Amino acid sequence: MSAARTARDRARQELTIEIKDEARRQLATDGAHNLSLRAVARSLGMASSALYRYFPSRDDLLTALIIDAYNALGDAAEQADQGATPLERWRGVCHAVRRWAIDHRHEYALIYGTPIPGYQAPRDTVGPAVRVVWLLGQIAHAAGVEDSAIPDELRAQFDPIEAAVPTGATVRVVFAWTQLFGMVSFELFGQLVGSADPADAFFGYAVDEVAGFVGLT
Amino acid sequence: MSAARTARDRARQELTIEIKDEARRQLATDGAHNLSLRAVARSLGMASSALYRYFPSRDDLLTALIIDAYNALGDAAEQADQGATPLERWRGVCHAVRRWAIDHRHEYALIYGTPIPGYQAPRDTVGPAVRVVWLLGQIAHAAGVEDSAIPDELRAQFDPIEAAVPTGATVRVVFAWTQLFGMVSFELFGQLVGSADPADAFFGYAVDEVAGFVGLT
DNA sequence: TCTCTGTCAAGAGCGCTGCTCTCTAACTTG
DNA sequence: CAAGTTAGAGAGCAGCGCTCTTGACAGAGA
Repeated sequence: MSAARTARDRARQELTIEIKDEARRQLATDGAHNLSLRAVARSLGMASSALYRYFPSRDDLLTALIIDAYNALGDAAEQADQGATPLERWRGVCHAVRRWAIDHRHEYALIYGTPIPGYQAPRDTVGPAVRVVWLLGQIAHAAGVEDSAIPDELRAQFDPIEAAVPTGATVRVVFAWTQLFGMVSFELFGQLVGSADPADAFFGYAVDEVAGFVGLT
Repeated sequence: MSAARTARDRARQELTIEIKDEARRQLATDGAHNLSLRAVARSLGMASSALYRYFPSRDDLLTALIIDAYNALGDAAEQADQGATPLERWRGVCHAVRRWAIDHRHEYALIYGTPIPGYQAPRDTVGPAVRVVWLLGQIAHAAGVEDSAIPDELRAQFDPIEAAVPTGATVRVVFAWTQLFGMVSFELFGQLVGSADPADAFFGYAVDEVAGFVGLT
């Protein structure tokens, strides 16, 4: 059902996108904390109450933006998944994640910063949310790497995941995933100021070290 | 000047602490986002306007809480710095960081989550903020480890830091630092749900791997 | 001892927020 | 065309951070 049937449906679809676009614009300048439904409505020239026909609450609008952000990051990562060797693919994805985060810092903060209090991530977000780590897993899988020296308890915990989405080195991929986003978050949130900031060299080094740890060459 | 001179000074000092305590209590239940000066004042049985005599703005109160949180985490880390070998000390500190973060999730989110928009970390926060990584550096230094295979450009960037605070393996320590907090943040912010959560086994594994990477035995 | 000064808490109020409810006008469907 | 649905506007509620003014009080100097 891609084509809207009635004019009303089409208008609704377009306005929904317009609202998200304007909200994203405000997000980029003011941050999620200062995102105001009234300000969005004002920019769109409509009454604030009218927005509630499209998003039942501020949190629902934020959720929509969260899903979009996960998908935008996932798209960027997938597009960067190029290269002759698994190592090149891995590097491409990791650097694309950082690039996207720097270019969309408030959207990044929205999905990898403090979760909104009292807010439970709806089911819709988990699919888009795992795209990056899933991609890293695919690259590891293609490289034919294998987890080694994993404690029994941990191996048992990861067995079902490895069975569902075989990567060969799920534990190490998850490790790499936490390191990657830890590094990006620290850079964006200002923790590296005074040490590894600007972080280009440090990031490149860390990505290569972790890739080696996963077993890529 | 630990003893307050006049009764007025003493009352002021005590009230300042009471305000922070009550704010911390609300932080623990509602999160930083929902911390309200009016609610704090209400709980303390005073007018909201009176709070402004102690903290000129909501951000200033948050800044005070941030500094306290950094120091509480630093204290917890230092207290856990025990063990016969550098590896044991390292493990103790890393696990203490995680423990503290889990026990004070909202305070952790306050300092390692999304920075408050339009808010610049005042100078006062940088000292407390580096206590954990400084401690990790000290342990590495005591172990006599050395950075190896560091690209020239990166080494040059870290040279001044290494000169000021010698650790022997500053680059790898910073790497470990980003990995540690990336892992803790992912666990607390719900990113590991469905894979490494509960994260006890994964955390222990990752800490030991990184300790090995730094060169500790 | 009395007065004067600086400090303090309180109250009212401004402009903003998310959100709800009601009402009207327009559109869609049978 | 009539009935039913939906979109948008407006008023209003309770809450927020913050400011300004007002009246009470403690401590210092005459």
